[in-house]
Amino acid sequence: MSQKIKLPEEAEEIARIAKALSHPVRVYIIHKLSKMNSCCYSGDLVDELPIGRSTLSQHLKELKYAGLIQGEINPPYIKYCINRDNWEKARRLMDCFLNDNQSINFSCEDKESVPHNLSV
Amino acid sequence: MSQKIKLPEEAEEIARIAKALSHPVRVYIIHKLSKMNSCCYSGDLVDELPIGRSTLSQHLKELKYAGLIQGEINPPYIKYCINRDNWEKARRLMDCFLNDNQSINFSCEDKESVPHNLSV
DNA sequence: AAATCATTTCGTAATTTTGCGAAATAAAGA
DNA sequence: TCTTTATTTCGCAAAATTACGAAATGATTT
Repeated sequence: MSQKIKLPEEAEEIARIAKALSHPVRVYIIHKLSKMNSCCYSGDLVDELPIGRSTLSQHLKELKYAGLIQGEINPPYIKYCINRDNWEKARRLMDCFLNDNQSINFSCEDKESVPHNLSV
Repeated sequence: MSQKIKLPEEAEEIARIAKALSHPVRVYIIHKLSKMNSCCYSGDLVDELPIGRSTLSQHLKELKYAGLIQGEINPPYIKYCINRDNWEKARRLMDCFLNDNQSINFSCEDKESVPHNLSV
């Protein structure tokens, strides 16, 4: 008698990270910011990306919500950088999911989750 | 004079894979099927997952569309398995994106893309 | 105090996603 | 032939996503 399960927290976690990366603009931004010491302003991005300011702002908000980037207010600019800690955790979790093809429960030593819904 | 770019195909590719993995049910299914020699039937999944048959069917369809799984018709069952080739490619691309933090263009040797929109 | 600047928030619209139950399908067994 | 079985497709509804332009914000410069 198999039973309905609650989806494992790991699956929710991976899905959350994947969702943050499920739009090409967000992939592009994360790729750009994840390079060593790379930060940028919303204005830089809006100049090079084929989307409007408010749309970009929404994408940045989503990445902030997912905990992957953070904005440092520096009026009148906001300097966006990767959130190193969380991006590291997200990478580890995703890596674990992608490469752990034998075990039962995404068995990684380090399963620290990525805090989401952060402020700023 | 910075210019508007077209989003790189790599970003689209990563986003496509991430999108397929952006729902916990799909993450769960892929994790299950990616284990060595693991296949399963829609009925097995619907017994253990907290969603209805038609909803599961849609998730399977999406994973098929993304090229990550395939169904082998075996009446009255349909046996679902991972699409090894494409899953391998997807993993490689994602891995490349996650770990290549220095280069300019997701520079991996092997950039073969995952065919999507497959039949069955 | 008024204008400027980079950015966000708001309001809105179009589209996609997620979910369900009912009906359809297609093969097998009675 | 009529059921049964496993699964999908259809029709629908609710919610989320993506996008835009206009207005708001909040700090700086004139």
